[in-house]
Amino acid sequence: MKKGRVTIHDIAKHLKLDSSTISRALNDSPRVKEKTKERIKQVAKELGYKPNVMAANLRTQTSKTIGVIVPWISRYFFSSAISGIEEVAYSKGYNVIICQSHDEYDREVANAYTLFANRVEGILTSVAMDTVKYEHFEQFIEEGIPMVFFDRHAPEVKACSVVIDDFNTAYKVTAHLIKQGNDRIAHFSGPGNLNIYKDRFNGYKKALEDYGKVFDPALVFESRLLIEDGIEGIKHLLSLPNRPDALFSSNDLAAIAAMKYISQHTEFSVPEDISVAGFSNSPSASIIEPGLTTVDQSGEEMGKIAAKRLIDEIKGEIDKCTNEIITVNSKIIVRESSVKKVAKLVK
Amino acid sequence: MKKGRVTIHDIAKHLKLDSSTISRALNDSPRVKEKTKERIKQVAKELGYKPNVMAANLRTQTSKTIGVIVPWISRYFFSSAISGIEEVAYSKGYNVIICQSHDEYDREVANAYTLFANRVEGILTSVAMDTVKYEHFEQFIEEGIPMVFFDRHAPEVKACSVVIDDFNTAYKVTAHLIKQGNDRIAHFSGPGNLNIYKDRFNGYKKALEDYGKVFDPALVFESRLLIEDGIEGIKHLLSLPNRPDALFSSNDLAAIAAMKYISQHTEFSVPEDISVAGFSNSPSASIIEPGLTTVDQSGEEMGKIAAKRLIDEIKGEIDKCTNEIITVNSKIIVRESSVKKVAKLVK
DNA sequence: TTTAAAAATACAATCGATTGTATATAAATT
DNA sequence: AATTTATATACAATCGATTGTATTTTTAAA
Repeated sequence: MKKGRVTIHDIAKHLKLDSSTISRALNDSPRVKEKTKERIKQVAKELGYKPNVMAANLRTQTSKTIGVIVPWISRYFFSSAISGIEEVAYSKGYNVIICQSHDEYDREVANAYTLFANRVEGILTSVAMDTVKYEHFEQFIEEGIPMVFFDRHAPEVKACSVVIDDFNTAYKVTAHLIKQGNDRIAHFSGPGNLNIYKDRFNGYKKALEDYGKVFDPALVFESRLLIEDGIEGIKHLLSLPNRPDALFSSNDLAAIAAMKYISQHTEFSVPEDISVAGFSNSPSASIIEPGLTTVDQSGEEMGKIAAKRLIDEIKGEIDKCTNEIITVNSKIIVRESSVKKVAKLVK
Repeated sequence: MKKGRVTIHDIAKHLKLDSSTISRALNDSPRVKEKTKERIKQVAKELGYKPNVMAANLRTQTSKTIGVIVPWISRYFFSSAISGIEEVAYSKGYNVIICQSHDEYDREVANAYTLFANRVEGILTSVAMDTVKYEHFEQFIEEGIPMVFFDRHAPEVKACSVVIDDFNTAYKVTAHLIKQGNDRIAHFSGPGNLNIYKDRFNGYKKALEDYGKVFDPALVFESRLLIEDGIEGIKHLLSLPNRPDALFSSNDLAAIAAMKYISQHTEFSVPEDISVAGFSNSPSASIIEPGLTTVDQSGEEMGKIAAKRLIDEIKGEIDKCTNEIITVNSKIIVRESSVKKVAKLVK
């Protein structure tokens, strides 16, 4: 920072007033005469005064900053969530500090430390795939700093979560695949320590049971759901003696990777030989041919809701919640990747 | 912020030492005995001391924070640039505050104000489409706060820019389209106040001239390059009495929208009837069928380079540059959307 | 005009660290 | 033991704002 930046003291000296009066004037306190206020604001403008929020924050014991930790900023779901968060935060006068964990536990811990040192007033997080311990989050709870999880939540931590109904949504997607006449539905699952993947898996399994299909563990492929995982997963599944006729992937990335692999390296076609459904409605889902059936999970909306909730908690307008789960609507978007020819439909 | 948070004074009281000693011990100053340091660090840990960087920053007149303003966080190019920025910044101990301008001038001004008030030590920006005045940036330059533009730069401002060679890259893309046998190449251009679009347009025009093709202004469609612009643009171009046989779009978004429109609402096919090329290599470019020929412009790399540069300027290791332009390599990625059947190729 | 009440402004402490200077303690030198 | 020198720690100001209390000025009431 450059020295010589103008402060309220400079304005005070200039007008032979006290800095406290300047401060009050600039904050429109009724304790300063209207006329004086005008003079002060005038001089402030002339001198090019810009408030130093750090100083104010130190004094008022606030930071007007919320911290966000996401696995990857450049994943569409997260960047749109951040967009929503930023939107709400700025409209309420909060800054946003963003960190990415790269889905690694160690980085998440370091991020949490940084945010704490910066005295963020609240934290929004979608936890890393690697995370199985949660002490780095506990410190916020202990200090009374509100936390809100979104999407990937950690029920062990006493904070509320904004999620979609993963279980039921997965159930519906699976049911849809079954209704299209599929019998052997495979599933790409994510790391089991993350609830959303567990829930999606359970919804998938329940649907199979309810519709009288056999659940075959061999058809479940667990991975980190990256592109290479999608490729490896579909390769594996297609090499099975009794290959699946449908695939429900826990994210779009892996689903699309699988579809690309199928069309480029096999003779099968989607959806005729293998129906595919993903999760998240990433932009690519509508671009790939055939269009990918998926679940619309608005990152922007979830981000907004989570940020609103967090700020309410910060302001004390809502009690800090303990394990409450806020469910955001999600809906299945059916595209061509899962719609078999009418003839094959189950009546 | 909660009261009762432990400070160096609490540690001092606890050990009957002065807070200055605590401060020095925690910063590993040689002025404190090794043994005392150990005791202090021990007690700090026991009491759960966490430094308050705001207080430290106020005293040291730094903020260890850099500000970023991008049009849209959720655009892949920008989110990956942010990812690169964040990467470099954190490794050098800087926090990143992110704002989005939504491509609106007013928001960009408000963002700049916020960042200034937060005493960021430097600014990274890709300017909004609407921006034609630059005073809100000048304030940083005047105060000696380094700025670095990336991608969308403002040459009027005395700061350096990290860009790709838009002119030459556009030239090469156009040349590629010409070599594929196209005669009438249309162009989707962005707002003329943004240099990158001007440069791309000029590169396109120059290539036409060099290869002896007529430049027809009717084939240039200027817009904000959103999805709806892509649709409107291609509709317009195809309705022309003498329709184009190729399209070079200044971004992928509009190019893909056009391709989708062509395949869904016309009888033309890409690339046979109309070759298409985009710009930026967004993830969707590799997913759409046929694959979109485009320019790989690594957001992550540009972000990293810009952040590195900015931090060097902050540290005074490099002079604040005035209008220097750092060109990052970019390369054309040729996919099927621009490759006509061999028979049509120009020899 | 005097006095009480209200309004406007000044004083001074504070937030939590950092840092130059001063002092106390320990070690080294004669 | 006395004195110098080095080491360790304490004191106090500071960063730029905010805010409770005190004081001054103005206005209204008696």
